[in-house]
Amino acid sequence: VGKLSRSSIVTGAIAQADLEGLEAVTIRRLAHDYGVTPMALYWHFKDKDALLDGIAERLFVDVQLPVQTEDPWHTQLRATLAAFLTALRPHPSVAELTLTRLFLSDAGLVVTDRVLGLLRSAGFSAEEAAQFGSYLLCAITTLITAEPGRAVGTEEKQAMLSALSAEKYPHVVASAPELTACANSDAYYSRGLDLLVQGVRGLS
Amino acid sequence: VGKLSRSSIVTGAIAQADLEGLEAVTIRRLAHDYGVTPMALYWHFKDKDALLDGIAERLFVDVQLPVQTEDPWHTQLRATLAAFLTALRPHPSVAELTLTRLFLSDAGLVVTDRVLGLLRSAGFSAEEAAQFGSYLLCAITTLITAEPGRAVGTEEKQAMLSALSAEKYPHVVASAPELTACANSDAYYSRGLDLLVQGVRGLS
DNA sequence: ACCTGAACACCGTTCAAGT
DNA sequence: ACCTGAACACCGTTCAAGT
Repeated sequence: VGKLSRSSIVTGAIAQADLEGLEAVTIRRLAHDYGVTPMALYWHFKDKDALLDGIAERLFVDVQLPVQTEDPWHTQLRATLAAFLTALRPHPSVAELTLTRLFLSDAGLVVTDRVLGLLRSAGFSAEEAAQFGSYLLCAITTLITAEPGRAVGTEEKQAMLSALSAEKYPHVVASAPELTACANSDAYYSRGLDLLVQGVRGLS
Repeated sequence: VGKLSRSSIVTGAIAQADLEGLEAVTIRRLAHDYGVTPMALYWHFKDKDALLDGIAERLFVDVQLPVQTEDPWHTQLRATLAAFLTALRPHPSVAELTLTRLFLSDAGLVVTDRVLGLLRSAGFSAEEAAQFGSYLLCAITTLITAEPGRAVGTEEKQAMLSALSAEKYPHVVASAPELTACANSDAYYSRGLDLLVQGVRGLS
């Protein structure tokens, strides 16, 4: 699996999570995959939380921020949020780690600062920018966590929802297929971005 | 701590989480608090995940859905989301459990069905309702998770953000106080609701 | 129906020690 | 600087057994 280093461990951890979920990411297992003793990882990371911080940092590093332009702020905001989304989409099971780690890495701060800047240029106060800025980024993460069909047991769940009483839950039953599998996830994400950007615009 | 039952265990678990966070909720610890063997809990819950499902269910049960009226759909939608928010706010550290459990309890289905119904009455298709419905509920949960200052180490973090380079992160530094502590959380939540409801309205 | 005892496999982490 | 060995405290969970 290659040499042991901060960065290779993070890569390995993300790969592990992609395959088997975040709860499968374990110091001991990672160490085993690298043919090394669990304690070896403690030289590279203070503790497991520091490793999780490292994963979140990597996600922020992967964000390809758009170049700043003369476009209206909401166009740039959408592009920025889309860039964040693009970085998260390949790794849905670690996406949630960013929720509480916006300020814990240089890369996270860069992304956050960009969003705050765009909101300020839209006329929002420092307080409003702070509230909406972090929230918008978190809401992007949630877009991934909440993608229909991403929760476990698709076939099982599908059957469950369809079997529900159509009298008690008429609309859930009516939308059962769309709730359990995302037919067009690009459209889902695109609309999600629209919702958020339209939402902020409506407040200014 | 009272008698042992499904419902009392859930109550105890929530209390534990409120005090020390979700990661402090442990089968063994709960059992110890009830003066009982860890395995006793396994009679009431199949496994720990079932206990977490029970916690999420309780949160949905606590939702006081508004009576349906002749008000426009977006007014009712806002009231419904606000009701969900109100149920979650007292228990921020377990709020995240609802994210993946909208369909796992009767109470969750009732709340979800209401939201879907309102979206259908607004003219959205079954597919759009499915996508936005679950997302809106999840976005409410995130509003809580992302409340400025809720992440750990307020004083420490405050200092950290203020000490950042104002050249690299001008807007983060400018908003440092508002990012680390929520001066007016009612206003924060109210604006968050506005953002989401305005967002959906913008899409119809 | 409801709980216990003993045991298992697995965690994260510390500390002293090796090279 | 980088890793190991042994140990500790803590998990969730199974299984057979008790009342």
